[in-house]
This record gives sequence, C-alpha cells and structure tokens, in this order.
Amino acid sequence: MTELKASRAGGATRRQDFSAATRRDLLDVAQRLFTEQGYAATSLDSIVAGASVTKGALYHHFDSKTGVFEAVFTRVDEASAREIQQAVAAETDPWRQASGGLRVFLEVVRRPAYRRIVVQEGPAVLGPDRVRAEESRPTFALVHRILEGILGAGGWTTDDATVRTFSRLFFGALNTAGAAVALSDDPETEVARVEQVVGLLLAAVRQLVESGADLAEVTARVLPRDA
Amino acid sequence: MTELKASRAGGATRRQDFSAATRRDLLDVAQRLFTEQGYAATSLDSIVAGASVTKGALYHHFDSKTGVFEAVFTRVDEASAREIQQAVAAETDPWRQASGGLRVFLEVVRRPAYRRIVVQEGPAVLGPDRVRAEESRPTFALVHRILEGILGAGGWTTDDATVRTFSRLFFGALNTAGAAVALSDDPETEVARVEQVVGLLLAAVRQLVESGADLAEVTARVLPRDA
DNA sequence: TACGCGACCATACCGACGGTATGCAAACGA
DNA sequence: TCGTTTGCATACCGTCGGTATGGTCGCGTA
Repeated sequence: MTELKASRAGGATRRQDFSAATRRDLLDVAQRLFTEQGYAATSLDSIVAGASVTKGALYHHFDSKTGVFEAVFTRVDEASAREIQQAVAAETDPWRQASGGLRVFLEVVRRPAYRRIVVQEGPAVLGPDRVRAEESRPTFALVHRILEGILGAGGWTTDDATVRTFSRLFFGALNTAGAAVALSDDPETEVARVEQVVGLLLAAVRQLVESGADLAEVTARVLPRDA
Repeated sequence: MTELKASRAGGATRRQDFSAATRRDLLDVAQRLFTEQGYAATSLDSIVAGASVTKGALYHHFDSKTGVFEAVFTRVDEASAREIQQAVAAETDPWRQASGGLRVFLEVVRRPAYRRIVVQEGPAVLGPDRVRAEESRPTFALVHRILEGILGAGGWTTDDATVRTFSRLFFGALNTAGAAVALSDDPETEVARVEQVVGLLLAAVRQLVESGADLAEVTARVLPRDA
C-alpha cells in the first residue's frame, strides 16, 4: 500500500515504525473491503493480499476477524465524531449546536464507510455487549451532551436516566435517518426532509420545555395509563 | 420435532402435508438457533440435525442460508405485527392507538426472537436492499398508519414523503428503544422511562400540531439555515 | 390396478474460509 | 558481538455453505 512503508513517522524505534505501518495498511484495506463487500463477504485472505502481507501478520496484530472489524469500527466512529465535534464546538447555544451537529452528521452518515460499518453491520457483528457500551461511543456521547444542554435549558432538570433514554431514542432515530438518506435516490431532498422532521421534533420539545410543563403529567395526558 | 409430523393438517394431499411439516420444523429449529446463537454461529448442519433431516431437505425448501433467515425473519415480524395490530384495532383515537401499540411493542421487543432476528441481525444479514423495502414490513406499516392519523389530525396535512420520513425516524427510535429495554438490567423501569420519553415527544408534537403552526417556519426557527 | 412421473429428500463430495502451530530472520538491548 | 525478542511467513487443519447425483414413495392417470 504505502510504497516504502513509513519512514520514521513518530515511533521510537525503526521496528515499531514498520510494525505500525503494516497495521495501518491492514486497517486501510480492511476498511475498504468491509465497506465495499460487507463483513461476511470479506475474507482475511483478501485483506492480507491487499496489504501485501500474510495471515501471520494479521494474527500478530489482531486476535480474530472480529478484532479487525472492531478496530476499523472504532477508527471510523472516532473520525466521524471528531468531525462533528468541530461543528458543535463552533457554537455555544445548545440549539445551534444541535443544528450544526445534525447537519454535519447527515453529511457524515452518507459516506459509505460510516453507513455500512458503523450503522449497518456494526451492531450485528460486535453484538449486544458492545452496543450495551454504546455510551462509550464518541458519536453517541456527542448527542448525549447536546441533549443534556437542551433538556437542561430553562431549568428543566430531569434525572440522568431519562436523559440517557432520550438520547438513545434520538440517536437511534438519527442513525435510521442516516440510512434512509444514504439509500435515497435523491439524498439532497431527503436530507431536507430529515432536517424538517428533526426540526419539528426539537421545536416541539423546545416549546414544551420552555412552557415549564411537568413531564410526568404531560406524558400521562397523551399516553393514558388505562386499567 | 413434531413426533409424527402433521396428520392431515389442511393440505390437499398427504405429500403436501409432510412437506409443509418438515418445512415448518426447519423454520422452528432455525428460529431457535438463530435466536440463541445468532446467524453466523448457526450452521446449516445443526439446523437439519435439529429437525432430523438432511441438507437435501433444507435446500429443497430454501435456496440458501440467507433464504432460511429471511423466512424466519418474515415469520417473526408478521407474528409481532399481528399482536400489535390487535391492540391498535381496539382503539379508534389515533393517540390512544399509539399508546396501546407502543405498550405492546415494548412487550414484543423484549422477546429474544424479535430482538435478535428482526432488530439486531436482520438489517445486516438481509442487506440494505431489503431495508429499502422497509415500507413493506408489517410492523413499520403499523407505525406509519398510526402516525398518519396523528399528523393528519387537526387538519395538519403534510405531504406523504415527510410523513414517511417521520415514520422512519420514529420507527428507528422505537427499535433502539426496544433494544435498550431488552438489554437493561431492570426492564420494567426502563419501559417506564421509554414510555415517558415517547410520551414527551408525542405530547410535544401534539401541542405543536394543535396550535396550527406552520412546519417549515417552526423548523427554520429552531434550526436556522445559517450561511 | 398398474404405471410412469415428479415431488421430496438422502448421500457424497468440493472449494473456501477462519484459525493455529511452527519456524525464521532481522532488529533491538546489553 | 551475542542472545533475545519482536514481527511476520509458511504450512496445515476442521468446519462450513453449497452442489451434484441418486433414490424412493406418493399421486394422477389410463
């Protein structure tokens, strides 16, 4: 991949540089193949062939095929989170943060790597134990923080558990929205529609929050606890 | 599985009865194993062994391993949709329909078969082409119809595409909510939290809808289209 | 009732894949 | 310079999804 591997990138010794280079090459090829063909259809042989190494090298750096996927998954997710974070950090008002973050997220989610690896195949490959640790995912943490700011605004202090549940719901909605956008024939107008709907939801929540209504009471009115 | 197969269940000829019985046995075993071990970890050999047949029988009824999964997927999804449909049909008011449907859905989604096969592994195994046809899924159709009623109430007629996008977002939120509930240490209180949050969202939307506000305008206010 | 036919399924086999055991060379610390 | 360890290559195995082929028994028909 890299013609002459890395020429003293930053590691202490030469050995470490070469090692890190082959590891990076493996991850690059794996990410490409996973994105193009999916996890199941991508063989380890094709990965090592693409990186011009053998399976010995792969199993030296990773413990299994799932391990390779997990490393790719983490890398893609972190890169996306960094990108969104930039847009969020540019604003201070929670609502404007949400606005900017949403726009960048809808941009990121259209990229094949994020969509296929993180959204589509990630949960199935890594399993529920990993999804359980969704709180540790950087993109989710971003959404959670923004929603904390929104729900906390106006002195609307709800307990942490509810905010976390709210974040999970919202995060799930965003992911499926992203999938819908990515698969759409006309992504541009689909993005516009998603922004409208999310805007509607946020506006509705905002109005309710700023009205100072009580959560439990409002909920009970809409979803009556019949006998 | 069934001791003496089916004894003239409903088919015209005896041959068809036996055939349908083995097919059903295969699906039963496959559903159990897919639920317990997941798609990848379930071998066709274990399926045919559980049904006391051979691979010849399996490949006579299905064209591939994915075909078996798809059949199981459809069966589980349809059964769940029927169950939810009953709760929905018991009400006429769209909001009460949503309330009842949500409660049953949160019950269904806690069952391992639905969670693992439909929510967790379905999208990854069947691929985006199938997810693209999400509109054809019975559970989604249910959500879509209810939300049509809600958004259409009060004369709030939005175009079909927006309603569909809204439904997709909401459906995605419900699925992740279901996963969160199923994986929770304390499912009961988690269900309560999800109902609160969904209630909050519905209440907020309801208030906004009934206020007769304009969608585009409201959205623009919350998510400003900066330069 | 004899019979030919086709649905239904069993058996045997193949190539590919994930994973492991072992060997080896070169770079590192001393 | 020398032993050690790190980084990787090679050879191999068990398992799995899928296929090709053959057999058998129920069923419509004459």
